[in-house]
Order: sequence, then structure tokens, then C-alpha cells
Amino acid sequence: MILKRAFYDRDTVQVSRELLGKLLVHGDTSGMIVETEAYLGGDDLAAHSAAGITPRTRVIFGPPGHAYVYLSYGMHDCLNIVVDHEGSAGCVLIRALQPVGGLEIMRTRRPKAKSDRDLTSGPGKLTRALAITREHNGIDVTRGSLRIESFQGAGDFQIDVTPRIGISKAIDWPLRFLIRGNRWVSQTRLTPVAR
DNA sequence: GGTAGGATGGGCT
DNA sequence: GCCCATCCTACCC
Repeated sequence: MILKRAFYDRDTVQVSRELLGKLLVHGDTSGMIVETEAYLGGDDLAAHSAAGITPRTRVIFGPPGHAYVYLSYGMHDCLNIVVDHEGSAGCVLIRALQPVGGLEIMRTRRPKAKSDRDLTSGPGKLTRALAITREHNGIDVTRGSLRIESFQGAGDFQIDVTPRIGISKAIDWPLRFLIRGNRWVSQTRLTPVAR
């Protein structure tokens, strides 16, 4: 079942935790979300929205349940989901997936992957494997080809919390969430600070 | 097992 | 002109 807009129209940390175990679908490929990061509005200087409303960040300030896709380090597209109410600047970076459907398609899109773990164990890897690009910036993920669904296959799991990866500001904030023990979690910065 | 450094382009001051 | 919400390769244990 596709997640409705009300799911996203809530506190950013809460939605970041609850997106774990959900199914990200694009066309014939899909994967279970196993790692997320929360980016807040207000005084979160690591968030793109800290620069205010610009042509790039406009979508983050818009209504929840839409994709924010940006170019990272000049090479990689990264996927966020806009959350919290319109006018606030919360969003959730999708950092890793466990592949569920369309593995063969993913392998052709990431021919250099040395294992199935390599297909989607990072924010730039998973967008490549699922063919998500900046062309999807601003689209509604509560309907259409790119969407997020509940996933019975997730089963029970525990959540670990750590600081966020690859940022230089607010480096100690505990805003990275992952499914404990999952093989597809990106491996840097393992030590959890909470549950 | 681990890490150092290069690729590469857009956003913002 | 500087700063990146990354990935991959080479090289070293």
C-alpha cells in the first residue's frame, strides 16, 4: 500500500525512523529502506535549506511527500523525501536500500558492483541502481512510478542512531538511523549513540 | 582488513 | 573561488 501524504506531514525525526523498513519503488526496481538521515530546518547548518529558499532548495520548503533530488560532488544524484508541513524545511535523505525487486536490472545499471551489497549500499549507489535522477526533483511520491509503500517483508528490527555522514557542520547531532545488523547499511561510522 | 586521493559540476558568497 | 549530504581505485598492511 502506498504511503499517504499524512505519513510525511509529521516531525522529521519521527518520519526518518518510520521510513526504515518501507519499500522504495521505481518502475520495475524496488528496495527496502535500511538507512536514513534527518535534515532539519531552522538551525541545522548541515541542511541545504540553511541557505534559505533558492532555486535548488525551493522544493524542501514545499508540501510533504515530494522528492528532493540534488547532485552531490558533481557526480551522484541523491534522493530525499520532503517531510513536515509546508513552509518548514524538513527532509529525509535515503542513504541505503536492501534490493527487493529487479536485481538483474540493477546489476546492468551498476556493472562495477562487486556484490549485491554494492548495488544499493550508499545514497549515490541506490539512485543509480533505481535510475532516480534530478529529473525526479519535485515529483509526488504518494502516486506514480516513483513511490514508497508499506512492506510486510520487513519483519521486526531494531534501530541504531549515529551522527550523520559526510558533513562538516552539526557533526554530532544524532540524526542518522539504520536497521541494526542489516548488510546493506553503508559501513562508515558504525558506532551507535542511541537506539 | 584499511585508507588516501582524484574525479567532476553546480550552488552560493 | 570555495565548498561540498560520494564513489571508486590504488595501494598498503
